[in-house]
Amino acid sequence: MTGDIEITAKSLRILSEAETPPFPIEANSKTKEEIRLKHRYLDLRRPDLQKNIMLRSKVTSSIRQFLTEEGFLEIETPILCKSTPEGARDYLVPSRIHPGNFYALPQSPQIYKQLLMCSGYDRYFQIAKCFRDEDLRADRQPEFTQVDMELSFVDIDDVIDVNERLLAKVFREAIGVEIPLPIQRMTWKEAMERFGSDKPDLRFGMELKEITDIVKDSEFAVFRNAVSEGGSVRGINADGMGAMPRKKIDALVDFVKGYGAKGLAYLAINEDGNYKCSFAKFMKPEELDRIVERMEGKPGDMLFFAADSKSKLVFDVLGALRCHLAEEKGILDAAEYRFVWITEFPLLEWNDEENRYTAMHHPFTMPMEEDISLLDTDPGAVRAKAYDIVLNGTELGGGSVRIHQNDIQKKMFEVIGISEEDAEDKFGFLLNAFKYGVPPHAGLAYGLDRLLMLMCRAESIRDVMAFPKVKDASCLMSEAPNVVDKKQLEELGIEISKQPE
RNA sequence: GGCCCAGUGGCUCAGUUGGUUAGAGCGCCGCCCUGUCACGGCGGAGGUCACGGGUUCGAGUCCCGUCUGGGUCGCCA
Repeated sequence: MTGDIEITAKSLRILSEAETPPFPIEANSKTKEEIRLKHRYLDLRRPDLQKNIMLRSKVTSSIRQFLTEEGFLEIETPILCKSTPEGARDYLVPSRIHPGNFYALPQSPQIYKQLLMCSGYDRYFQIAKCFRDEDLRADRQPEFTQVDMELSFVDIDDVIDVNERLLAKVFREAIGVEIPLPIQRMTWKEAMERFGSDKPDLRFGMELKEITDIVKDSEFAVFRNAVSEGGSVRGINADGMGAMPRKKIDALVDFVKGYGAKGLAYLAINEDGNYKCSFAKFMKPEELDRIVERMEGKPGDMLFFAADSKSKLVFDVLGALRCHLAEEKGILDAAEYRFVWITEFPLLEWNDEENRYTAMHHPFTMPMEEDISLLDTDPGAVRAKAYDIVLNGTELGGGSVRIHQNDIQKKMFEVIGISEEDAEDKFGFLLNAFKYGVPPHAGLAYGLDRLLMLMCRAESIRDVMAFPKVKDASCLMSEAPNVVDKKQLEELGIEISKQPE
């Protein structure tokens, strides 16, 4: 209500004349985002964006306060860095003084913070701008902010402890949400097998169940072959969705095909207990009964199954389907905050394209002690001292204990096919630093923007940043990137072969 | 790079099976009212229907291409 205070003006002075804005400045705007982004300075006047931007400031000051009190030093690291491949595509900056040479903008301050550990700053943090030249998403921008930290003389539990207290403080102070501590932990293996994802949303069930053993000898070639080729067959129970119309099922088949599935088998349990099943004619009745029993199916339920020679694909498909169905059912409560630590990630993953193992996290991640011997015999089975903090199906942050022993680091490079020469060329300054003594260290980095998305219940990362970019990584307001003067290019010794329109 | 959705006055939308001069609400401009506060009354301006082709006697509506914005798969150590 307005009019609480009435003012009798003696004089009126206009400080700045204003034109009528091109769209209404109000909460819950219905104006197209394209127009709002073109006039972002006006969009930022809207109450909902102001609330988000203010919360962002509150969160960062709360983080700064906590970490400072815990003895962390805030230290800035360079924006003009050396390009180190292995990872996302770099944004490059040409050097004027060294024609033909380039700086890279940091994808993260990873190497610098490890160097700081070598230098004895045993607790570091930074609210760091990071850059990755990859395609955008609703939760991905080419430049984004990490809350980055690193600690010396610690192991996994120490990192988790300080971060749980940090999260609890930030959520309490910023949005009044109490996080019960300690936060649940789950191994990567368990997360994949139960939820088909390394960032499981624990706000609902619909867990994956394996039926490989039941169907491995069945007449249904799709299932049988997937198993014989080393894969698996798994399913989820979309409880209460047994009456789903054919059209809807077809839409789900299209959905899973987007994740590389060749198809989606289903078994609906009618209210009378009979089955309506896409693969019934290939199965013995008792096999179907066993499947339904394994899936804990009851009348009115709908069971979906995915099979593939690669279990990874089965997990991806069902993990995505599970979240998709939960969204359609409308059972997700944005006001519920379910945290979980995912631990014991695989150290390596096989890269088909490059025909070699690559580091799942980064090449400085410490293997678990009991798995180190497997590096020679079964590298894919080695677990890492890596951990992610996951909230409602979103990866908020991740980190690891780093390798600080020369022999293990050497072995790591060897396994991922980086020669001693390559390692020296790419990471020489880090390896050299380690020669002069390096404490055991570990760290973690949050995606601040994603954290804020969840706290603000925003659907897009653009809603928690002041000046975001659009899908093709351009800025509708400033029109960056743009063509530069010929003179600027000449100074850099750069010739453009592809002329813009 | 692939797939999906959208594009009609400043903003949000409607526009029937293709059929006269493309409508509404809000906003804007002018006049009136002046204890109003989502004010009210009267009048008015404002649209190459994103762009380019095609089909047709006739296209906002159907087809093809392009552009723009969004979502997503690939990609994101």
